[in-house]
Formats: sequence, C-alpha cells, structure tokens
Amino acid sequence: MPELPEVETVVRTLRPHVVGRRVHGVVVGAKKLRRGWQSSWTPAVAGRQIEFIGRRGKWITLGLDTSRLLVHLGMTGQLRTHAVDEPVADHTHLIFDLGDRHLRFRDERRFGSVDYFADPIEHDRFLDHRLGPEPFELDAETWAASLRRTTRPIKAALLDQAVVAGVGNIYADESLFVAGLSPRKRSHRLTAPEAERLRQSMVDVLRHAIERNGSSIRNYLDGTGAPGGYQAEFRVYGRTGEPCRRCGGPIRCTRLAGRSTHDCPRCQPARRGGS
DNA sequence: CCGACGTCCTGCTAGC
DNA sequence: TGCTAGCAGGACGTCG
Repeated sequence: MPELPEVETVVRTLRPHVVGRRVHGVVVGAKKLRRGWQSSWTPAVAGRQIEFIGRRGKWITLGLDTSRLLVHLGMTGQLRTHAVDEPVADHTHLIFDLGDRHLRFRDERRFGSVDYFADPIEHDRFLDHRLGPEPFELDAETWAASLRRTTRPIKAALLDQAVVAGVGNIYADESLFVAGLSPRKRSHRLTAPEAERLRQSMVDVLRHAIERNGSSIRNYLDGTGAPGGYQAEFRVYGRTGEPCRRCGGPIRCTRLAGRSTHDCPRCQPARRGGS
C-alpha cells in the first residue's frame, strides 16, 4: 500500500535512473488498468525526454519536455527500472523503453493508473482539484481550521486526500497512536493543542518512514527493487492482539471508514469528547 | 453539501 | 490435504 513515504522513496530512487533519459517507445500490456493507456499517447510520448520526476500526495509525475505522465501506484503498483533483457514479470502493464534500460509499471491488483497530459496546466489542475496541502507544508492554523470544518471521525479526515495529501491507512493509524488520539474522535471536536499534536505526529511519522525507505508489507518495492524497512517500527498497524509498545495492553483492530483500524484503547482514549 | 458505503481487482489466508 | 469465502484498500461514484 504505497502511501506518501513509499511514493517519495520510489521517486527518489528512480530519479538518477530516469532524469535526462529519452522515451524511445512504449509497450502496452493486454489487461486494462483503471483508465486504459490510449493508443494516441504512444506516439506523443515517443522521442520525448524525461526532464524531472516528482511527487504530489501519492501521485508520481514524470515531466516530459512539454507534457506530463501521471502515475498512481494504487495498492500493488510498482514503478521500477529493469535491464532490457530482464524477463517481463506477470501483471506488467506498461514498458517505457529508455534505450539501455526499461521503466516498467506493474500492478497485480490494477488499482493503479497511468495518465498522459499533453498540457502541463491540465495536469496541475487535475492534482490541485483533488489534493489538499502536503503534510510537510501544513501550517498549524490551516490544519486546525480544516479539521474544524468536518464532523467525520478524525481517521476519515486523515484519509481524505483533500484534507491532507498522501496519508493512507497505515500512516493514519500510526499518526493517531503517536498523537494519543482515538481514530473515532470527531474531527471538529479536536482541541487546538490536539490538532497541533496530530500534525506534529503525522509529520514525524512520515519523515521517519521516509528515512526507512517506506514500509514493505505486501509487495512494495522502490524504484530499484529494494524493500522498505519501516514495517519493523509499526506501533499499531497490523499488530492486532500484540502488546502496545507504550502500555503493554493489546492492540485492537476495528472497522472504521470502511478500513481496518488499529489502536490502543488505553493510550488513545475515546472519552473526553470521543464522538 | 456532507458523510457513509459500495465497487473495482487478485493473491493470500483462515477456517472448515 | 484441498477447497473456498473473505479480506486487504485508494480513488471514485452513488445514494440518502
């Protein structure tokens, strides 16, 4: 489940291998992604140089000279470079021929997507329309105000990409634990100090996860095929029944906002305005 | 307008 | 041992 730290790691590890390279051609797999690759995109991309690679939320942008490719890894997506003679793995949907290397997009569950934008302004609009601020650029006031605007449980707000870009199920649970807040607590009921504690916790958790190259819990691998290491430091995610690292009590798993939700009932009390 | 929920997709696993 | 139902979840559409 690539979230912000995993996507950031993919971008960082890919950067030295793709920037400055030219796309010589595109090979399209048989199965369709959520939005299929249009045949007209292939000639538009062929011959173009990759000038930059960047991240916004969980989205990866490949900046071609005058156009953009926008990649979302979904749950099981992988964007990696390969030697041209390396056998093509199952579920490989796109191969960008970079000459001496391949950039391949692989996604077994097909929740991912690759889109082409002829116009960079359209690409920017696409992202800006659905994404809120980057966690690292959030100022305390904007954050507190946006949490006050919704009555949903705080976890649902964290998962909403329009509230803050890049947080998914893992880092929502981890951030709430570090902040000592119940995932069920209503967003608008957070006090100003609680909101600030959550912002700080979220930033710390995400930074730390980036330092560990993200979390490999399913099939996540970075742009060079290396796994992340942050899964060893999970405090609550996937630790159902295991002892809380702070109080020793069992970590609980419940369902919230349609997602499995892990918390420590003792360290994240639902009382004091709990819902 | 807002929030809750269903849908997509397939590999893995818990449970019989 | 072998089978299958159910679970995993990011984005988005739909419904109340």
